[in-house]
Amino acid sequence: MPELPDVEVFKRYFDATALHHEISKTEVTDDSLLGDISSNSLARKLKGRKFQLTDRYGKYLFAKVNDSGWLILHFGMTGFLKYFKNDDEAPDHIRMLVHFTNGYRLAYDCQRKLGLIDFTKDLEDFIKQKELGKDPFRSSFRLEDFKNTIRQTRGGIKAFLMNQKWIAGIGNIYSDEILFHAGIHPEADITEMNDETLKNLYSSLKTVLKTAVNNKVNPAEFPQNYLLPHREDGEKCPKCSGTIQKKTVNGRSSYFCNKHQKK
DNA sequence: ACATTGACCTGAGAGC
DNA sequence: TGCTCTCAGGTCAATG
Repeated sequence: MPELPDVEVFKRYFDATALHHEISKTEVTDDSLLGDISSNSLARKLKGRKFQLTDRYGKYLFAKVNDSGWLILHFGMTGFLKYFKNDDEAPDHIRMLVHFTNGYRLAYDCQRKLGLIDFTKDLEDFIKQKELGKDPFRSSFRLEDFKNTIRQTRGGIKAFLMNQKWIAGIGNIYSDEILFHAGIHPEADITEMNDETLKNLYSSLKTVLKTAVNNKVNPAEFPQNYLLPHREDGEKCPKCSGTIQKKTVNGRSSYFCNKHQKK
């Protein structure tokens, strides 16, 4: 689930719930998710402090702890946040639990343990170290840069969109959605794309991600002509008279319309 | 430089 | 109801 739009929604959830409360205790219930910090050390950095604000870059969420640094969360394939008070509201696979003095807790749930819990003094350093490309929601993500970056590479367009070192935040679901709206086949060769195609792709990319966030990443609320609610082999294309097909592209299950998405 | 495969983990959901 | 099997939206390393 957690691609850029999902993490953006998590960020807003975090902002609406877990900011500005004093932290009383932090439990990491699975050390295997920790990056370059021990659970004890992390707990010490949070105790008695507050989350002041959050930031997001690609699929990473950051929460600033006053006089301490940034808590880093990556959600892998199954991660999410839950702010709750009563035990019966606790999610099933909690890997980290932050307790607040107000009686509430913030759970980081990650069933498949493919996420990351980490801590850094400097966000920019972390982003550099992870070699993340531009985030599509930042103003620095411009058409000219997008074209320049794509001209530096070869291969299939879906692989390009999903590679975090080129663009940060796009995963399997939203690469399919973006290509669906741009009318481009996921196996299309980058080097064959002209300026107009790239401009169109850039525009679809931004629109799709924004639309997903605006609709709280809930497919049921997506516009009628979106792929996500029809993401099944053999479904009718919501844009044209074509049929949705499933095929493994770039090692991932990909869905596309066999009619209006061209190689 | 790029594509492909498998590994990392676990359990929801499908199919029988 | 219960069992087995397949599959999953991410990332990384090894191999071709």
